[in-house]
Amino acid sequence: MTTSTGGRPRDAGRDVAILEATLDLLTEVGYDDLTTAEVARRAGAGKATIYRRWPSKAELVLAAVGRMGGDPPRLADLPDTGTLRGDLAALFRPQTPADDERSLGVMRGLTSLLSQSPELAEAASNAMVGPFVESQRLLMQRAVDRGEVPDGADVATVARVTPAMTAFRLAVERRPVDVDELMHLVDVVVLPALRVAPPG
Amino acid sequence: MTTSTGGRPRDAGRDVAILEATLDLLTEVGYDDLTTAEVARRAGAGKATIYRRWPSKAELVLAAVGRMGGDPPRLADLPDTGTLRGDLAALFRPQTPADDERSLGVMRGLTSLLSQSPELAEAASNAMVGPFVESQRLLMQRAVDRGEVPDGADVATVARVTPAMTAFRLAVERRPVDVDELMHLVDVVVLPALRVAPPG
DNA sequence: CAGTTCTGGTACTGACAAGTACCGGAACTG
DNA sequence: CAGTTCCGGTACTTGTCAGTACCAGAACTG
Repeated sequence: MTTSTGGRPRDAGRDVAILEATLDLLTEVGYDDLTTAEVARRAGAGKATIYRRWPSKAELVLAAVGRMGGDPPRLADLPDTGTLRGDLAALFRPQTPADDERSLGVMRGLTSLLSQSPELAEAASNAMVGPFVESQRLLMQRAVDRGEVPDGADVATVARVTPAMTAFRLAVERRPVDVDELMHLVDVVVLPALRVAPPG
Repeated sequence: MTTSTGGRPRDAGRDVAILEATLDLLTEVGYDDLTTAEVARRAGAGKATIYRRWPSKAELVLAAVGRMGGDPPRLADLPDTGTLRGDLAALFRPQTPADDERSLGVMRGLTSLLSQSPELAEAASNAMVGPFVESQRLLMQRAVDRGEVPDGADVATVARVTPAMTAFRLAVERRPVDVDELMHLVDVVVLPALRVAPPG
């Protein structure tokens, strides 16, 4: 329990560089082909520096993925266009192309990670899909509160539809998903399920 | 082009034994941890016998998975209860527990296969998810034809919802899916999307 | 019979990568 | 100063496993 006192202090900045390099590499080659040697090279670090912080490759990737999720979404930060359809359209529009590219690549890379253990799969799923579901849940609940969506709608279930189908597309079929397809899904499945009149 | 004539003929029965063993092992340990040595041991075969038929582990697993799909579903073979909801309920009820266990296990095992190449991913997806989607599409189209579902419904899109969410649950979240949950999804999402009045 | 290709089984090669062990040097404590 | 723990970098150990090479025997052709 005695935190050793002497010696050179650990540079927290190296953690960031290593995790960033891990995430980049994960998007490019996937978990299986990610090597700690390459992570070290890109981070400008030694392998010892990595293994001093994380006991295994799995823990390293887990930490890197965990960083992605960030804070849970808050309603105040979400789009507010006046209609649920508009809110969802705004939600699907990627903030920056880089963000979009990264989450797509990470999802692809995670496919191989999923096979390692349920524990890793859960963490990955939570980090990637969880915030997306929660954002939709908040938007839908607000639509219920303002009367756009009839009360009693099963928001929790419907909020899972597009994230699940997106994850399926990326992880299983391995095809990209574009915003038009997502909006088609919203018009054909999500809004009818919530008993919202279709547009046009 | 000259098919050599002499020599001991190849025993087609070994193909079956090897592919069965491959499928079994795939459900148990997944693609990454599947070794050709263990496949050979379970099939009571030599590794040479495997590699004489399939040039690589990937091709072997691909052949094993391809066997699963079988013939495309035909409307005459699908349940016909009089209502779309009843048909879907009958579709979800597994024919035999063994079938159910196997497809669940294979989906789990395939998670790691998906990361290998888009080609393998596509084959796996087609074999596993394709028939499920097609069955639902046929049932929904029949419901349209008999007037239970309004014309103009986007059957092709809605038919993908539960297969995608099932695959997502199995492959990404790695949790089992039970029939009650699927029927809840039918009542809350699928039927409303098709403009069918909810039961009760 | 001889010649060929199959069979299960074992042993081997070759490549790859996780994790460990050091190195010389840097940054801290006391 | 001495002592400790960090740093990047390199070399090494260790284990795994796909794929190959053989073997001795079996099943065929002619």
